[in-house]
Amino acid sequence: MRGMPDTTDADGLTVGQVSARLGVTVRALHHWDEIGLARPSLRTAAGYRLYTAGDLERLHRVVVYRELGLGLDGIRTVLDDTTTDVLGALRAQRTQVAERIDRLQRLGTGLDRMIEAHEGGPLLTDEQQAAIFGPGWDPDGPARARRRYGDTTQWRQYAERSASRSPEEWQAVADDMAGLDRALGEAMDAGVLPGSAEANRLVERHREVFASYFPLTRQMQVCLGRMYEADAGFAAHYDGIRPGLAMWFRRIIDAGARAHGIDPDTATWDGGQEQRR
Amino acid sequence: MRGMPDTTDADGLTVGQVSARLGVTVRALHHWDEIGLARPSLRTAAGYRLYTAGDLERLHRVVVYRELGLGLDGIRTVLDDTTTDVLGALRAQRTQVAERIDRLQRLGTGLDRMIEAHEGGPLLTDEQQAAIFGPGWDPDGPARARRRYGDTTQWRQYAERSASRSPEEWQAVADDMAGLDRALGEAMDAGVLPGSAEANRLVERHREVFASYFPLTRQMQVCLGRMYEADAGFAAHYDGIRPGLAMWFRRIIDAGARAHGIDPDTATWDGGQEQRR
DNA sequence: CTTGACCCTCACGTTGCGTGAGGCCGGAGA
DNA sequence: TCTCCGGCCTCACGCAACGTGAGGGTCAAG
Repeated sequence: MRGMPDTTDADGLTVGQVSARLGVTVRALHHWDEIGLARPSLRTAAGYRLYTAGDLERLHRVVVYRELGLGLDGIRTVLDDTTTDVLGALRAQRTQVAERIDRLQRLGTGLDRMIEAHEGGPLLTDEQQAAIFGPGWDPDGPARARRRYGDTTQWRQYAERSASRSPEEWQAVADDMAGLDRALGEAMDAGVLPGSAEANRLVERHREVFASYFPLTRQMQVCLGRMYEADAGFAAHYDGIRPGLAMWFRRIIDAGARAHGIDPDTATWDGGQEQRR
Repeated sequence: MRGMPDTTDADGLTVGQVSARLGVTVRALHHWDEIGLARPSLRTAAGYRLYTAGDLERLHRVVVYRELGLGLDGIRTVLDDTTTDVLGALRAQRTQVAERIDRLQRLGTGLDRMIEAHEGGPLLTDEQQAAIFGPGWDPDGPARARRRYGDTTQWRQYAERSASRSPEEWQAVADDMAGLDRALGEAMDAGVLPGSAEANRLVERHREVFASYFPLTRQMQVCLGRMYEADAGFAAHYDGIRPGLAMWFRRIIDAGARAHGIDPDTATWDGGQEQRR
């Protein structure tokens, strides 16, 4: 044991040995040396860094504080400046860590909501989905929604908005949608005619409510109107409010579009969109 | 309302206006333009950037994904590459976030432990402290410890080690300390003499156990031995194990130091330490 | 003497902008 | 008309903590 060639009793360890012992990279040791945070007190004739036991102690302390997330400058003051309030620095770091955890957790729920929305998950209850996209929803609904709307930009935008909207806020949107349905029924009762100011107001209101899901151009709205009339599920929903409402709704949408210089007969879902090169 | 000079209907917003609307800095907009992530589709004759409604949509999407913590490269692929698996990217990001939260939480408990140690908090129970530093501990103990050891490097090192040691591990150390006490008593019973191999082994054992708290040089150990004999509290503790053990312990420490070429009569707490410039 | 594992010193790359420096543009007041 | 002020432009460096070669000595072993 005495004569064994053991490195533990050498008067210095090289970077590689220190690296292995402390679990830090050689480059980090170089870096800490460069910036004067922890330099070896010895060098061989060839210029090799040699870390003494004292150097190792300091390095160890650096590692500890680094694992606690302190910046190298902070570590330097904690180690060198004996007048520093270590406790204060630690507490400051602690609150910072708590804040970062908070931020990350909010970020996580945002991600969760967005993932759920992409999956067509429970963000929208069946009733909510029915209120928005029509009533043709079975338990298989989300999958149908994806089949209907596919992997379109609009579906993505809907999902993206989920990230920052809580279920309650989505409920509010659904309520708005229900309120619009009621208003449509009442307007039809009152004999509101396509193209009238009242009808156009309702069309704009529909566009605005829908904009909570994704930006809806007037051209897109025209296409939606068509679908409300043509699709059995949607037609059933609107005609369930008032018989004939689906057709009437399509007509006031068309008239509204015309009032904005759009020919509803040539309108397409992607019409008038800029290209992205 | 028609003739009002309103910017909302302009065919483009300048960087400042976009910045105000989206809550991002002008520099960020410049940056995203530079790297081609989100560039304005228009420029004025003077070279001012003008962001159209379509540009704003894209910018908004960028902001959303950025808030979710995606890198700009990731955002670019999500926005541009329609074949990208957005869900996959989101889920990957989610697990990453979860991991980061984990890391931060471990880091937080490390900080907590270290802060508690600095405060002399409940890391060590009164019994544990007594076992280590001697029995002179009242409820006021921690404060006394700080008065005794002050704001020394050693106390800091003890605190630093707390960061990575759980209470259970500290208990193990305390157990080792208690075991050492027993061994000392038995050795004294057996008539072990200072300077004997058995005595030196015990001295080394004491140094190693103590090294769990902070690095203990042999010189420091000599000083500790003195204190064990001189301090009423410590003396009472060791003499409580066996009458005369405090003095005997001091003697075997001195002899052990001498065996390593140290003169116990001239040993100081800071002796033989390298200087930090 | 050569080999292969280490070591050295530059020196640029990374991420997402912050922060000036130096200068042009555009609307309002003297 | 001149001037002023706020906003816009383009460089271009800085940052935090190293990662990652490039190009070249050193050291113990075969």
